[in-house]
Amino acid sequence: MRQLCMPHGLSCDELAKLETLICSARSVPRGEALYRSGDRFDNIYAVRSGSMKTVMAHRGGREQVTGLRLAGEALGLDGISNDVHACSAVALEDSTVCIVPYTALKSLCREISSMQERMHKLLGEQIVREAAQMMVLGSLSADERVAAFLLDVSERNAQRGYSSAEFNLRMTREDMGSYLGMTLETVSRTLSRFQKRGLIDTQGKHIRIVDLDGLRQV
Amino acid sequence: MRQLCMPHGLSCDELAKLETLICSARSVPRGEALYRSGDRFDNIYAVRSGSMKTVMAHRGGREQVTGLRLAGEALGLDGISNDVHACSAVALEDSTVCIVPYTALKSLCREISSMQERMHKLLGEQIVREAAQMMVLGSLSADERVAAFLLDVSERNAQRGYSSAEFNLRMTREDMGSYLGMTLETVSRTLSRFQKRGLIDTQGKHIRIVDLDGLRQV
DNA sequence: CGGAGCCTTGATGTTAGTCAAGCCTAGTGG
DNA sequence: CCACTAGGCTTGACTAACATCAAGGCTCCG
Repeated sequence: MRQLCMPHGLSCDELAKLETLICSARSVPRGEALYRSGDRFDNIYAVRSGSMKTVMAHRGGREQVTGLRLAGEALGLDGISNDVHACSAVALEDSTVCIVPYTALKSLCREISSMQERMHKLLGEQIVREAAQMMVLGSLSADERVAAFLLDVSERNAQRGYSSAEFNLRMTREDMGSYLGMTLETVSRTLSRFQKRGLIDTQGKHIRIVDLDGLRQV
Repeated sequence: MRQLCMPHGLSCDELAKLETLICSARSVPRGEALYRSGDRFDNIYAVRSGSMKTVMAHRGGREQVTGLRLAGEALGLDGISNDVHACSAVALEDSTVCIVPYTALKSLCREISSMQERMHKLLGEQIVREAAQMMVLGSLSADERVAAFLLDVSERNAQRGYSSAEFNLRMTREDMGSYLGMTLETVSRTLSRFQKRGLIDTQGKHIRIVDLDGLRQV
C-alpha cells in the first residue's frame, strides 16, 4: 500500500487516513479468483504479496490474459466504468491483497486533493499501460513481444526494489502466450532461442536476464 | 459536451458549471495534430465534430493507431498519468474539439460528486475499451478483427443517434490495418470478401452494413 | 483536367499456428 | 521419503494465415 501511494505525494497523515479505509486483507490461493467478470464492483485492491493475472472472456468462450499484477500493484479498476467487473482476477500463486472500498475511497478523493491526484494517475497509468500493450500486440513480432514482456517485468521488479535481472514468473507458457497474442509453443521456442543466443537463462519459471542490452535490441 | 455528460447524472445546473470551464473550442484541420506525444498535458478534449485517431510511436519509428474518436467522445486522457501526452491525436477530417482545462476539472470533481463519478467512469470506460481491444488484437483472426471493428463503429454511431447501418469511416485502410494489427492489403481483401459474402457494401470510405447478424457471426 | 494518394487484386514468401510426441517437475499419496 | 502422476514444457514436422512485393485502377482535390 505504501508502495502504491508513498512515492506520489501523500503525506504520512493522509496515508494514515487511507489506511483507515482498508477494511481488511484477503488471501487468495493459487488458481482462485479474487473477483470474476460480472461480479459487482465494490472494491479496489492492491496486491500485497504474490501475483495475479487478469483475464477477459470473449463471447464464444475464448479467454485472454489482459494483465499481470505483481506485489504493490493495483487491481480492480476494470469495474469502475460499469459497476461490474469486466475482467476476472486470478492468483498465479498463493497471494494476499488489501481491500479498499471504492465508495470510501471516492469520498477521500473529494476531501484530499493529493488523494484525488493519486487516483487519477492510477487510472491514467493503466490507460497508458494498456495502450502500450496494444502496440506490442499490434506491431511487434513474436521475438519482440517476448523480449518486451521480459523487459517490462524486469523493470517493474526493479521499481519495487527487487532484482531486475532475476525473477520467478509464475505465469505458465500458456498465460504468457495468451497475454502476448501467441501460442504457448511459440513462447517456449522463443525463450529457448533467446537462451541459445545468450540473452537469458531460463529454468522453467525462473528467468535470469543475462544480456539486457541484447534483449532491448531484439 | 452534453453528449459526453448528460446521460450520466449531471443536473443542468452542474452541467452549466462544467460549461463555464470550457475555455474555448478549437478546430483541427484534417491531418493536423491536436496534441503530440510528449506535449505537456493541460486539457482534456471532447470531439465536437469530425473524428480523430490517436497514434502511439514505438522507439524505432514504428507507429500504431491506438484509438478512434468520433464526435461526442473524450480525448486526451493519455496525458494524466505523466503530465505529458503519451499519444498524438490527429484529425481524420476537419474537426472541432471542446477544450476542458484539467486543473479546473479536478476542482469541480472535488466539489460535485456526480462530476467526480462521471470523471472516474470516463477513465474506467477507456480502460475497459482498451482491454477489449487487446483481446481483439491478441486472439481474433483477421476476419474477426475487421468484423469486430465495423460492429464497434456501428454501435458507437447508434449511441450518438446516427445510423448504425451506414457511415463514413474517415480512416484510411492503412489506419485501420494499424489499429487492427494487420496490413492495409489484408484489410482491403477482407472488406472485399465481406462484400462478396453480402455482409457489407463498401464504396471506399463509405460503409453500409447489410447483414448485421452475419457480421456478428464471422 | 491532372496528379497524388489511396485502394484493389494477384503472385509469392515467411512467420507463427497446429498437431504430435516425449520429457521434466512439482505436488500427492502411500 | 520415495514413487507416481498430471500438468507443464520442449521440440519437431507440417500447414495455414497473413505479410510482402508488385502492378494497375480509382477518386478526390487542387
